[in-house]
Amino acid sequence: MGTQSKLQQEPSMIRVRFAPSPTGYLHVGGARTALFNWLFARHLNGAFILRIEDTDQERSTEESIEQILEAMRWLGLDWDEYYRQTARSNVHQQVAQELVDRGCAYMHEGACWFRVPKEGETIVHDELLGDVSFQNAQLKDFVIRRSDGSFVYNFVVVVDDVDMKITHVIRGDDHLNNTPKQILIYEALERPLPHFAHLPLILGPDRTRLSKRHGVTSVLEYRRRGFLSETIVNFLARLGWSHGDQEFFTRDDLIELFSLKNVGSSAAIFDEAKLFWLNQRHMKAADPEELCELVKPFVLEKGQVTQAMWEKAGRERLSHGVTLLRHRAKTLPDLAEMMSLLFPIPLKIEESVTLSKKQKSLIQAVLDALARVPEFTPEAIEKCLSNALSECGAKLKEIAPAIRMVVTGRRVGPGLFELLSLVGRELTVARLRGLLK
RNA sequence: GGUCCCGUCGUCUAGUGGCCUAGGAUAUCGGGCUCUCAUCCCGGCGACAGGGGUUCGAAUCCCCUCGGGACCA
Repeated sequence: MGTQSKLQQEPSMIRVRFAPSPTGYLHVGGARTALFNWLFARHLNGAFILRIEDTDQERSTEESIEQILEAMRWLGLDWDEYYRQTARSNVHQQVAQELVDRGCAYMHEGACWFRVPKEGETIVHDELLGDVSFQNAQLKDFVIRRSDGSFVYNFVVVVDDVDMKITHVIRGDDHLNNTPKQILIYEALERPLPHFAHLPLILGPDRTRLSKRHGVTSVLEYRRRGFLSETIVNFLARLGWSHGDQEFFTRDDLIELFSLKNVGSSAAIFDEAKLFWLNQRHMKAADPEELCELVKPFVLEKGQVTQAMWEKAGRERLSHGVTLLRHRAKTLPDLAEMMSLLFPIPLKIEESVTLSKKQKSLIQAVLDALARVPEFTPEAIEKCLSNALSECGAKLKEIAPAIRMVVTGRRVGPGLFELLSLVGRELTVARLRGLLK
């Protein structure tokens, strides 16, 4: 990943690129473009190239570059080659000069202009949209290098794509109108055209282009909020792409199944409701030990549970915990919150418990019974508790909510017996005793 | 304003002329299960933007209108 090496390519090899400008964080729209390129390359055993388009020195920052790379890594979108556009300005200069020398471009008031034919039409053969034609007369000559020496996007993108032997240009359809200009440059350079595929945009809930106005759209922000990276990948893939009725995909599923043929042509709105559901699906599908690792920082972040407590809890108990609790969590912070019941810390009690006289005696009976349970398993606890309660002539529902509240701090949760088993004898007893004081 | 793209339930989508009185998912509502909530299972609500064609037959093809978006000015 990230090497500058330029391997000799077989002519037939697929080469695609993702070319973000580092003027801000990677948002979900850009991430989806990156994802589709990556899936296309991986599906066909091609090369995925990351090219940072940092020619706009004013607005580009190193911090943005690092954030973009971090987001890509988190999503698992590994790249085969890495370039920075600013490192290539001598190439741009050379090609611009070549165009002037050959009469395809000319100088005017210090700027370099590209000559557009006055007649005819330029057709974009788009893999998704079909043929889209533009009248050349409409296009008019355009600047490729400004008088201050900086180059224009439509020019450098072609020079770079040619140079990097890009075979398929897959990008947002906000670039569709630029494409005929770019095609004219390819033709002036006498280079073969790549295939083009323009993806429909992702829109915000107000149906306009995704931007900072729409609040949180940064990929890393979804990480911070406790979504799994597989969830984001799955969700972004399903925005515009489909495979029959299937909703759940792993990365490997997507690599295997992805095809441009199944990409739609209408814009999608980014709506989070389904994202929560999907995240739970992925948490439920995750390996428990891996899920523990993912939830750990969110647990420790709260400050009450220490690294030492976490380690002392033990791998098995933690895995058991996430397995039991993930049915009630949509995100990692949700899960982290519930996991706190496993640790010897004061619980945040959702609503205070007041016991009647009878309930107090029931708690005492329960305590006595729990002390006698041979193995602290759900089955044994259930048996023992029902015996104890029936001796007192009481029903489980008379006391269960109080026990649940004091042992876990919450009104709701997993089955009581599994819960007590998970919390363990020591903590359960200690917390119940607190109720009798 | 010019050019271009798009238009199926609120949202994501299946659908490529007959299998569509339009399927799935999510959201929402109701029921079941349970000590509770969730998961899970069952069920309800809910869409082919509108109008003209073409065709024996159109969500699917063509035209117009409307709506949305993008790019360039």
